[in-house]
Amino acid sequence: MNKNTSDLLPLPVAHLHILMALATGDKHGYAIMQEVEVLTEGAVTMGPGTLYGAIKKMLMSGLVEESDERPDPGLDDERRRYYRITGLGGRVLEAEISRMEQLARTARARQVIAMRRPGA
Amino acid sequence: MNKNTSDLLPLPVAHLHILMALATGDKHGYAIMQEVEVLTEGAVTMGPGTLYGAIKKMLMSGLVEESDERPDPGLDDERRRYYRITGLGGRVLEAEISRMEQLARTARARQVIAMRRPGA
DNA sequence: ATATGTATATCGTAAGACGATATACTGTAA
DNA sequence: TTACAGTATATCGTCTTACGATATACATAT
Repeated sequence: MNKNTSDLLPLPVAHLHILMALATGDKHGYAIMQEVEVLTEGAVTMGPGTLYGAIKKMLMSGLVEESDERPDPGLDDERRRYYRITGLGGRVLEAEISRMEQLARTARARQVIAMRRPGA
Repeated sequence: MNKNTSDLLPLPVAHLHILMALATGDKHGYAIMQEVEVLTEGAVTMGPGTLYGAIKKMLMSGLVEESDERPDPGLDDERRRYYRITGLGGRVLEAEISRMEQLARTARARQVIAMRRPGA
């Protein structure tokens, strides 16, 4: 009853952004929101409505799990809930990136042909 | 009141697939469905429910337009309705591809770092 | 004749996106 | 010390998107 990676593809954009934010290390919700803004260079601003709904589903589908470890116990906020990317999450992220790259390659090839179309 | 390209991003996957199918030339709905299956190598099967709903919205947002030209008047089916990618549609397609490529690059960089994480 | 394929279209449901809103703690500076 | 900005999690309602099911009807081949 192991989950199939391709069952979860294509990944909702919010899920992809969250997995990317967690790929460099465990983070709590608020930090994920900020990280998404940074890694999309301000193009995507993820609000709490999107984030916490997405996390709830990602916990259920096993893409992320809650972590008990507190990265820095000295300066910490007890309200924080930390999340970690799972093995499945990593494989799904990898598969989703591949899917996008493949799509981009195909689209690029078609764009070139379209540009050469007479009268366009 | 000209439409801004980035207003329509990120593009719904169905819209992207349709724009890609039309990039190589005008097509009618049924042909688009078949083309999507081909260009995703069978990974995506777009049913009529997805297609015609998407086309309706894409006509409204100006990504595609209906074409009166019948590519091959000899062997033709009168029921067919042909669609053509617009200038805006082309620019949005280009922008969406760039967005995916950028995202894939960022994600690849993060994946490498994640793989190097000790104990992972 | 009848079955398969072509072709367009709508309906209803489920899932996803997201702003608005709520609550409450932390840190800082007037 | 109080008031404000920032941090942090969470839910609600609504809109959009995704998509299977279903319907209709013409074309083609057996």
